[in-house]
Amino acid sequence: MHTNGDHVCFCPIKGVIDVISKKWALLIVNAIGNEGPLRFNKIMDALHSISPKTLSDTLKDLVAEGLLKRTSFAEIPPRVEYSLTKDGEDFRHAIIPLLEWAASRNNHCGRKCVPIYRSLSAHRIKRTERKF
Amino acid sequence: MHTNGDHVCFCPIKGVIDVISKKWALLIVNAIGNEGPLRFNKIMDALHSISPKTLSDTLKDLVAEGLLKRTSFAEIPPRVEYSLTKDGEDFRHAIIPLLEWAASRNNHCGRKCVPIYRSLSAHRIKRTERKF
DNA sequence: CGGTATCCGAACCGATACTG
DNA sequence: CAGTATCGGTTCGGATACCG
Repeated sequence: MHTNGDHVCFCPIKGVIDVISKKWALLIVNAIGNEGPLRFNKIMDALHSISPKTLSDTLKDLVAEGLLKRTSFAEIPPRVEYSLTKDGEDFRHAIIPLLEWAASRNNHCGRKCVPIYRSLSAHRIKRTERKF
Repeated sequence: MHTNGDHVCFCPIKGVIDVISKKWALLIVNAIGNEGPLRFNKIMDALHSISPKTLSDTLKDLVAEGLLKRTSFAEIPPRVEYSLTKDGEDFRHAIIPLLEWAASRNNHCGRKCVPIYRSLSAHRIKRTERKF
């Protein structure tokens, strides 16, 4: 086992599992990928029903992983934006086939789109990113 | 699949997150994808340090999701094999870019493969499946 | 061989209230 | 606006022992 400060890591695939296994991580990356830099409360809206604590926790993880960048502007009222890093962009493109696959299983196990989700960009993907 | 203008809905993404968020699911699918049908104890070896309970739980989930097929042979001693279904094969190919991405981050956060893991096929991708 | 049964601690995640 | 503090419920996953 490889240790690095307070991190304990096995190998990269374990790292990626830690990232993607978070309930909201893929949705956040996808939402920012679709819409560009987003503010905290915009992400709250985009994800629909995530709590501020959980969003805060997940954003910190994603920033720590180097997938998101947090930019705060010295304004009143304060403004903070989250955007994808280069690594985050790469990651986002790496998960697109997985999202496509998920979409193609629409009818599996009764998992269908419900209208409230259909309107949320976090649950969709820009057609310009698709190969078909 | 539900479409809406230039987006496609990814409500099923919730389903896929349930699958991939399991700690060992990607490794199991990858191992069987690399090696073909595997028996219970072979998967135990391939994953190195998973407990029988956790493996059993995860296999059941993957079978229920339609990604794996469980085949038991009426022999003494008993023999059971787990193989990828068509859906499982599709899934496996859908995650390859993600695994490639993970592998390319080798040096991020000090996450490197250590020899014991490097020798486990669950942590590798068959070169014939790779595009380069 | 291919699992279960049991127990347990840790991690995850939501609700709510509050703050610089 | 962009979070933090607190609490508590649920799920996850590991250790170990045992079973058909």
